[in-house]
Amino acid sequence: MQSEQQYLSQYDPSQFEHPSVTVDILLFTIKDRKLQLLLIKRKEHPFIGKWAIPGGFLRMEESADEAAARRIREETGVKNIHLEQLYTFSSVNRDPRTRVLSIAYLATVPYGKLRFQAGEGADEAGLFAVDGVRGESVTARPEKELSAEAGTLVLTGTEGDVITGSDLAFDHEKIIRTAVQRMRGKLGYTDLAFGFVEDLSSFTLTELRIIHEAILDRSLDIGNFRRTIKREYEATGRIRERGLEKGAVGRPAMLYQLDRSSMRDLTAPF
Amino acid sequence: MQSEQQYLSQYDPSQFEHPSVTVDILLFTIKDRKLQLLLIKRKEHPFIGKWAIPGGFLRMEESADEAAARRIREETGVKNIHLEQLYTFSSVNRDPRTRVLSIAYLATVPYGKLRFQAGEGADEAGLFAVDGVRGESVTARPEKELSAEAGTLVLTGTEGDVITGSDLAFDHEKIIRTAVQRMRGKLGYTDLAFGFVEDLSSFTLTELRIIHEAILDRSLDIGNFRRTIKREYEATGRIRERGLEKGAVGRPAMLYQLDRSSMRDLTAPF
DNA sequence: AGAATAGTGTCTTTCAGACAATATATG
DNA sequence: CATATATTGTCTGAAAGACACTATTCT
Repeated sequence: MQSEQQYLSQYDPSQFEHPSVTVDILLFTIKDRKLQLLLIKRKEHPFIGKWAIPGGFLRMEESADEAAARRIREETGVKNIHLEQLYTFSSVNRDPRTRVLSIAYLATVPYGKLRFQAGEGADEAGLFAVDGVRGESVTARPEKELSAEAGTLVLTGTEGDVITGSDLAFDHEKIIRTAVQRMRGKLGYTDLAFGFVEDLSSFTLTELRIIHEAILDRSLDIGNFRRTIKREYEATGRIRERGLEKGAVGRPAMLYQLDRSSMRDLTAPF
Repeated sequence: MQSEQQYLSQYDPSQFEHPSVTVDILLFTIKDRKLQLLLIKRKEHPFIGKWAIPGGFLRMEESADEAAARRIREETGVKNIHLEQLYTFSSVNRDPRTRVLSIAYLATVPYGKLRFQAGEGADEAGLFAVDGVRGESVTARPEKELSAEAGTLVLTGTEGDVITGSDLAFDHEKIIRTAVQRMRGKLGYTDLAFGFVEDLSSFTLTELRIIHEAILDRSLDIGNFRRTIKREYEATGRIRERGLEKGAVGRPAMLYQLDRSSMRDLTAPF
C-alpha cells in the first residue's frame, strides 16, 4: 500500500487535459440614477473590436476571489469593494479558441471611486446603462435559460451609443442577464445596495433609494421606502443618524452612517 | 494584422499552466422525515478512508452541468432530477495534490428513485442525515465564512454512525454548509421542494410539508402551510387536484398533480 | 412667495402565525 | 367509539402599498 506521502510526490497533474479558467468581472456602478456596467472593447482575437466583460486568466497561485480583485484593480484602480461570485459558465463551445471556463464575479462600486486606467496598453473601457432585463428572480440554471423570458438587452454608452446583447463577445449577454437578475433578487434581503453608496459614514436615505430604483428599474414610494429601511436597519442599530446634510437644495436630509461591524458580506479581503 | 482564422489556428492552449477542474455533487434526498446527503468513502489518496462528497474530473467534451449529471448517473443510476450549480470553490490549497477547482452542484432526488450502484469497483456510499447547520441565508462568499455562524456539523449515517464536519475530506464541510443554507434560502421562492416529491403527478400536501420541514429542520403549522401553498400554486393553476388518496390511515388526503409545463427550473436536460 | 427636496401620517390590503374546530377514514 | 390524519376557519399582528400631508431649506 502506498502512503499518502508517496502518492502525493508521484501525482502528475498533467496526465489529463485541463480546461482554461478565466475570471470575468461584472462591475456595476450607479450614475445618473441608472445602473451601469463596465465593458471593454476587445483588442485581440477572438471577437476583436466587440465589447466584452473584462476578465482574465486565473493564475495558479491565486483563488478566483483574488483573481477577480486583482483584475478590478488592474482595470479601474479600485480596491475594497463588494465582490461576490455569480456563476460559473462552462458550455463547451463558449470560447472559439479552446475550452474555457469562466467564473463570473459581481462587483458593486460607488461611481466616485472609479478611476479608469487610461494610457498605454490600457483597454478602451466604457460604462453602459443596462436595460431590457425582465424579472427579479435568481434562476438556477442560467445556461439553459430560454429567450422566452428575454426581451432585448440594450446597453447605452456614456456618449449615447447603443449596443444590444447580440453585439457582445462570447456568451456575455447571458452573463449580464444573470447578473442583473441576481442583483435584483438579492437586493431585498442583503446589504448589496450599500456597495454603491459613495460614503458609508455619511449618506442619505434618498441616495439609498435612488440606488434601489436604479437596480430594480422602477420608482419606489418615498415614504414606504423610508419606513422599510428604518425598520430593517435603524431599529436594529445597523445604521445611525449622524447629523444634517448641508448646502443642498431643499430641506436638508438626515445623514446616516452604516455600522461597519454589523455588515454582512461587504468587506472584501484585499 | 492577423485574421481571426489565423489566430485561432495558431492558438496554443497549453502555453499556460491550468488548474484541474472537478465537479462535486451534493445529492440530497429525504428519508424518515430528514434531509439526507449522499457521501462516499474515499478509496484513494488523498484523504483515503474519509467520507467525501462524490465528484469527478470535468472532461473536455462536456459542460459542468453535463459532468454533474453523468456523475450522478454513475453513482446512483438516477436520471432526470433537479440539478443546479451551487458555487465554485477555488482556494489554492483546498486539494493537497495540486491546484483543483471544484464546481459544486446541488441535486435533489426523491428517495424512491435512488439506486445505489453496488458491486465491483463501486465506492462505498451512504446516506447521512445532516444536522447542525444554522441560518437560512445564502451567503455571498462561502469561502470566507467564519465559524461564528457555525456550530458543529453532524452527519448521522443509516446505521446510526455519527461523523462530524471535521471528519470529512477536503473542504467538504464548508461545501455542505453552503448547500444546506442555499436550499433553505431558496425553498420559499422556488420549486426546489418538488425535486423531492416521489411522484409529481400524485402527491399530497402533507408529503410536501414534510419535505419543507426536513429542509428547514423545524415543524410548520399545518393549516398555514396549506394556505400558503394553495395560494401560491393552486390559485395560479400550477398544481391541480387529482382525486383522493386510498388505503391510508385516517382521512384520505387530496392528491395533487404538478403542471409540468409551468415548472420553473426542474426539468433537467438529460 | 414659490420651488425643491425631506420627512410623517393614515388607511387599506395582504399575509404569516397561533390555534380552534370540523371532516373522514380505519380498527 | 377511539384514534389518526386531513382540511377549514378565525383571530391577531406585522408589513407593504397607495397616497395625502407637513417641514425646512434656497432663490
